[in-house]
Amino acid sequence: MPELPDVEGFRRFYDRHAAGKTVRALRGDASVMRNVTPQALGRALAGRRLGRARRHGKWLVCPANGPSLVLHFGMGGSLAWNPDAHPHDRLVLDLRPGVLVYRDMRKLGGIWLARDEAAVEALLGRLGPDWLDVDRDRFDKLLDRRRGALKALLMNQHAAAGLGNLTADESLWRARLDPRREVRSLDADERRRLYRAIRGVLRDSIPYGLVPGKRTWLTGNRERGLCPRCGAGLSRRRIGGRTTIFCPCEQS
DNA sequence: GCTCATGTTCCCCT
DNA sequence: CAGGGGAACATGAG
Repeated sequence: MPELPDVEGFRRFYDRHAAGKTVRALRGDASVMRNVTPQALGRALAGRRLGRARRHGKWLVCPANGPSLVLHFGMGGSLAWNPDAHPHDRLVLDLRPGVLVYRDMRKLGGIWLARDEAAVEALLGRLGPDWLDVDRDRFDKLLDRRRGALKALLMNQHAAAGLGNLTADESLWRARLDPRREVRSLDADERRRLYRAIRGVLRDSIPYGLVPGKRTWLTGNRERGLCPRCGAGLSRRRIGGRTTIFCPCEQS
């Protein structure tokens, strides 16, 4: 699941349950640790008090009074509080009273340890601005410098961070723009529509802490394959290595 | 057995 | 250097 709205949900979940608590011990799966062993992570975090998390794009940074735990959720990662043990538990933080668990079945996500703020910057520094921080002026500058297909730009985390396959498709559908359109070919009205659509999709998703997949949304109709607005059969194409859904009638 | 899955990175082309 | 295409990573579900 994890795109910007999902990770925003994880951030709130983390702050509700873990922030302010002290790490007593931890147990981790070495195969999802990207720059640290479970033992070294334990040594770095044990006894430290967790602060509030912050999100940049699809990344969650969890400061621990010096070092930070950095989480990425891949395609299916999630957080849980005091759950029953599960085979896909990759990190179990004992925060007595309570246990925070990071789960990731496919192991496409990962866990990093950043020794200090400079190390966080080194990890996330190449990402573009978080989409929530992209104002209209920045959006125009983003488009001015890019070529290629619209969908690819929205998915490119180095351009701006946080949109994924679902939120990109939903935004293009709201804006009634063909995902294959050249970025440079947009006129002023199309740019305005796209910007408003992206903001709207994020604004409407964030309260849920996920992309809600309502029936009035494109992404709530992937299975049925019909456009929620006009009823036409949806098209399915491979763009930028991902399946892209769009309405052939309205998005052209 | 097959295809597909809300992500990122790396490699090879153009 | 920018962008596109594909493979790889790992583990399912249908």
